[in-house]
Amino acid sequence: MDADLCRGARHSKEMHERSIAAEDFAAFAHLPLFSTLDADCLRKVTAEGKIVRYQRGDILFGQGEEANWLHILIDGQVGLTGSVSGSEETIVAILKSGDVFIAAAVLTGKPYLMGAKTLTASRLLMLPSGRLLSDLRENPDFALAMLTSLSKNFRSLVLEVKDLKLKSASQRLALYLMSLTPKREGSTILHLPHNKILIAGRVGVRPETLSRVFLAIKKEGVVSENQTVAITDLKRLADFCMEGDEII
Amino acid sequence: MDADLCRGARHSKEMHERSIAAEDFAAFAHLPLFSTLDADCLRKVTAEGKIVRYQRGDILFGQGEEANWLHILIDGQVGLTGSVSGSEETIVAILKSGDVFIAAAVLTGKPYLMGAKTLTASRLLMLPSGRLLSDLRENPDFALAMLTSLSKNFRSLVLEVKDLKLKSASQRLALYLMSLTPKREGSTILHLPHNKILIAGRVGVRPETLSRVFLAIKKEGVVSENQTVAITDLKRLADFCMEGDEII
DNA sequence: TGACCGCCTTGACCAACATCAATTCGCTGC
DNA sequence: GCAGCGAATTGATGTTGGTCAAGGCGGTCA
Repeated sequence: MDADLCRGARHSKEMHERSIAAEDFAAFAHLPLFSTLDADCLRKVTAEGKIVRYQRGDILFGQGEEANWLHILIDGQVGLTGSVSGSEETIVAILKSGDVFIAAAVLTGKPYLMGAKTLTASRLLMLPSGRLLSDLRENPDFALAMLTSLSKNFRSLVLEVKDLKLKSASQRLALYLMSLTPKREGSTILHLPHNKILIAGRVGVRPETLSRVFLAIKKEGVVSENQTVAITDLKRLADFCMEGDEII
Repeated sequence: MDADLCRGARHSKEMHERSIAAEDFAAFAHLPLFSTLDADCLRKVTAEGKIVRYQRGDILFGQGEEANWLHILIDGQVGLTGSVSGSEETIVAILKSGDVFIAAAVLTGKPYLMGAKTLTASRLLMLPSGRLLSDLRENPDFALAMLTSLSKNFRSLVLEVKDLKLKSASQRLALYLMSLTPKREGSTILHLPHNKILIAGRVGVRPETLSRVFLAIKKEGVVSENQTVAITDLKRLADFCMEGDEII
């Protein structure tokens, strides 16, 4: 389905990993998972963590592998992919700075249900699963932050299930485009952050269908050219994909 | 989509709610969420909870309402439904004894993304959201149990997203049937726990399509008559719906 | 007993999206 | 400049599952 996600060099030469230095804290202390923790707690929780840099296209881990590290994306973009029969692959989520991922696998001690690959050069903080449970037990604030993070991810996934079951491809594309801008009325011009093969995976259609869907939503005021998309009336587009009574 | 889930008497006369008595603890102390807690911790955490009994078909809450109570299903069955345009409705999950639900809404303080309705007479333990955060902070074991519970639910949802995107209706029905039995080889006879309208919603198809899909998977060794289904070769059915390399 | 009702099935048809194939465009390396 | 490659589009066609309509079947209730 997605050639770009199927390839990717494992352990590329440029991958760079090291333990945490004092100046690193500034890079992640403000992330949602850590912003409620005091400095002492933060230091304890990340004591055995490491900072890893990846190049674009590197594979972080594959579906089915053992979950040994909790991943926190500091900067860059990471795609989570699920597959069922080896070749068939789909994009479950595209992550952005601050996102925590595969917490569920680490906490349940089960293998990853998804694989992960960088979409751009990325920097990650990784915490070893071995001491995560005891850290959570000893730092209630950390446990609460994890619960909050997991809850938010859970709700995103619920929305995705509902959209997949109840919405058309055009509506899902419109939702995706709306997710790229905070604006909810007026017009806007935005730049697609990924290539269209990737976006097709995210929206849940084939690339060919995405092309046609981009044509179809012209009549909803969406003009696209290459990587640039102009939306003439955000409110109208919201009506089109939310159909009235949405809860975000 | 599902007449049975759209109706339902709110606050039926038979609904019965009361605070927790000593003899109640036996009913829920062994549930996964509580089994790791000591008696003292369990008493504190459930101090302001209540036990509620519902009849079949009662609506527990509607999508979009404020999340004031964490729900734990002690016995019975509850269906979670999502809707996007008022009429269109889909079943996101069917819950069983011991399941915790809408934890994510309670923890993030946001409105429910799904509605809930009993499928059979049910008994629930409900904990007020007001003191949940402080209870979690003061009882690390409880916080960990919540994290575990939420993680398991999260992983089920990931599987559902993957199945919806990558599998056919027949494969999803086969997966659903396999979820009704712990056996993984040989043959078995099982009794459908819900009516077919509900199962159709769960599988993600219309009732008419479910009928046809039941016909279609006869060639995979699934013979159905009314509420009874015979599977002649579970391994073969597993091959059919997993296509090789599944991770459960 | 018969009317009614909800569940379930079946048939005919239709819409949405996938698939297969061909072509264009822009980029990269030689 | 041009060969080669992948991204993106477009057309023709196929498949899946939804929609609409009709009818059977098994309950319940008067």
